[in-house]
Amino acid sequence: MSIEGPEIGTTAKRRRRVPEVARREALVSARRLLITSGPTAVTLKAVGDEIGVTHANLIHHFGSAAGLQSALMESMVRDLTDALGAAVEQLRSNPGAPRALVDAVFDAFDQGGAGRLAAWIALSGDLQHLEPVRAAVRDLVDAICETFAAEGEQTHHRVTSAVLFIALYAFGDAVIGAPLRDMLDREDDAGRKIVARLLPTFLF
Amino acid sequence: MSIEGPEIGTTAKRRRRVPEVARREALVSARRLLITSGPTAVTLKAVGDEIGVTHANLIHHFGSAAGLQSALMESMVRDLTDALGAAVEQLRSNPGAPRALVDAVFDAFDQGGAGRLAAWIALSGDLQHLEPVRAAVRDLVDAICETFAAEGEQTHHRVTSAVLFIALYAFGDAVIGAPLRDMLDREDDAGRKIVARLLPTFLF
DNA sequence: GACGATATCTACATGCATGTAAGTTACATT
DNA sequence: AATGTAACTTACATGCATGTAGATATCGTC
Repeated sequence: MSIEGPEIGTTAKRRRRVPEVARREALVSARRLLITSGPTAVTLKAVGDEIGVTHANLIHHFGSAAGLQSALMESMVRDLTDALGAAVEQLRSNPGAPRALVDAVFDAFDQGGAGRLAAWIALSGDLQHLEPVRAAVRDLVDAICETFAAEGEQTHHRVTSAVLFIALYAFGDAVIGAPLRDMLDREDDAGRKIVARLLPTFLF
Repeated sequence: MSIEGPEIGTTAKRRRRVPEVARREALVSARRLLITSGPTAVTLKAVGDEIGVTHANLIHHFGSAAGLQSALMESMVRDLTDALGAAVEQLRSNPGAPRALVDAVFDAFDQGGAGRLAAWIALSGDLQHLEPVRAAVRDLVDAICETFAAEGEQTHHRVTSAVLFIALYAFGDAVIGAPLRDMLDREDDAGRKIVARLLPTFLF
């Protein structure tokens, strides 16, 4: 079984994509590789093989291997900030549902791959790629502050504690949650339950 | 300024180490490289340069590059389990001091590099290296259960929740705590304070 | 249908991490 | 002091990831 084109030995017909499509396909593949096989698996050759282009073509589109990595980080960070924004909206429309907020953040870190991405960024030291997250985090803090507008100073402190709490926990759960829960014989959503139960202690 | 031997151009005198010393020096250097510069910085050449031997010599001692990595993981996992064991002892001798327990676990993940190590292991998929941690975690659970021996079934559930809570949080804090706290304008030990405050809600 | 822009490929070059083989030297033992 | 073990080095080989240059094919446009 061959993953190549229609025939082997004959010159397979080229598929010509507009640059945006080529970049998008490459980033989807790169993200899949990052999530399933780790950072070292995200090579020009591996990504190229997955989408049926050569590594030279990826350099043409992204400038360099580092360019592809940066684009991947940007793309995943954008998804994370979008997810946080959605969580904010969800909170505004339906406050007092901690589990929904928790699920939104946990899913972003877990399914979206943001957890593995953040770990990769932190380990490799490319912290500048996290900068766009700063604004998203501040928006999240502001939104929660508005929703639970009680006393001024104390509220901000409590809310930043809550955000720090849920973000760190969701990150940890996404990266090493599975093996840890296995060691403790705990169910898959044990972490989410704990966070959902404790979150109100920050906000009320 | 040269990091080489006494002179350049002349054959520097060789330093011959017993294998245990050579391995220990290499692992110390490898750990430093892992913590400061990330997993990709841990190469045979980089470690060799730091301790003044050739990369071939490291292969002689560890068998292969993968052997060095495994030994590094083993060494760091042992330190982590030791730290957890010490935390257990501390808890037995002085129960009711959550901040001390929290500090012990957080320091293990942060200063000891266990956080970055665990992230590396999780990202690269070498989960079998975490197996020795399983026993340490179970010991920790048992120790806490004995200390807070109330009703049977409920206690075990609460304690595993507490361990999951503190471990995931300490891990997250060690890996991405610094940039997150910076985004939120929070103090360095904000995470520890939060965990120390919430931990009693699991145990009492 | 011819043409131009460029997406894509082939072929080659380079650097690095790893691994191997064989020689060299330090140190303990005698 | 002679000797053997093995820690250590040098020299070479290999594979992979990245990068470059030039040729080729595809598609929109005229």
